[in-house]
Amino acid sequence: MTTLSAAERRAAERIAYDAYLAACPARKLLDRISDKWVSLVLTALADGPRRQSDLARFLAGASQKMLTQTLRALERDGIVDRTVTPTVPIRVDYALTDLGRSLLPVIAAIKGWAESHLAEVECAQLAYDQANREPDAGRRSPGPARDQLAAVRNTG
Amino acid sequence: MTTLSAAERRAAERIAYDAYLAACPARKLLDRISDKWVSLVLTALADGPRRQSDLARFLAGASQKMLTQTLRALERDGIVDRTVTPTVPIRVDYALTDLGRSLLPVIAAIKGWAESHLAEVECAQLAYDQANREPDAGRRSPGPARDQLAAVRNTG
DNA sequence: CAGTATCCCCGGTGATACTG
DNA sequence: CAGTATCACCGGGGATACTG
Repeated sequence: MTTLSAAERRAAERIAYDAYLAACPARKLLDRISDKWVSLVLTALADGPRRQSDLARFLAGASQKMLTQTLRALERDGIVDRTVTPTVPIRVDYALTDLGRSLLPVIAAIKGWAESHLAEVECAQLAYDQANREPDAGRRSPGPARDQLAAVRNTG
Repeated sequence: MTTLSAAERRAAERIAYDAYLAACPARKLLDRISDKWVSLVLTALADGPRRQSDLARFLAGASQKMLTQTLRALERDGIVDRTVTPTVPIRVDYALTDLGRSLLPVIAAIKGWAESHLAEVECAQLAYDQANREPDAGRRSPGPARDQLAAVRNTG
């Protein structure tokens, strides 16, 4: 049975590749900062420390669970610093560590590219969508119409 | 009924925040490049064009569906260029556009930070995990033990 | 106020089979 | 070879209620 089925080969390759990815530093970081709330927390803390309730107001879209979870992960990573003040109503402050601050330029780079090039991207999207707007107009399926995925077969 | 329940207020805030995020360029970009395969495709194409089958080999971990889906999204964004050669066995080549190439430095920045700082992160993680290794050793719940979530209450 | 545990839903992702 | 459609699974993420 040296002849593995194509499916088996593929599965093996997937596993190996997964392992490779798991070891890739850039990927780890990307996984980190791509978390929906991470970059937002980072920018929220860029100006200075904030307490949890403050962050919660600032990041109005985050559930408390997500907020805590994100902050916790960041704390574990040494990106943010968590300070508990056991007063009567407990008070917890979060601040960026040096490591966390060193990450800000990276965020800035991302932001920078986004602000200078995203217009082009959206332009390209429009053009693309137009080019694939069901050449034989008329019967536009009124239903869900996922994306124009069905319309992709190149018109040439 | 000016008095909205806290839940209602929160829901409203979430919606507003979602809208805000949806408009945020940096967020859009982040959503883009944080897609599991995007950065990998980008680096795979950094050296030059490749055909789909080539990419499929290179990105062994990606299912064909994901590969196509990713490439399609990238094409729509004007990041990659798709060239179909309708020979007998069809041939499709993908290449970075100028826009796509302009994104490489951003990826490089991420990679750079990761390679120079990730050691610190992992160090911090170790320290953190150690600090929260159930102070009262002994009864280490053998079960799932999600993370040490239960052990967080600051020890002192 | 800060954090945790529980439940549940939705969407992303993979596997498979089919078209051209 | 390249792409699409369908199905099924799993985990992330939100809502809620409870503790200290």
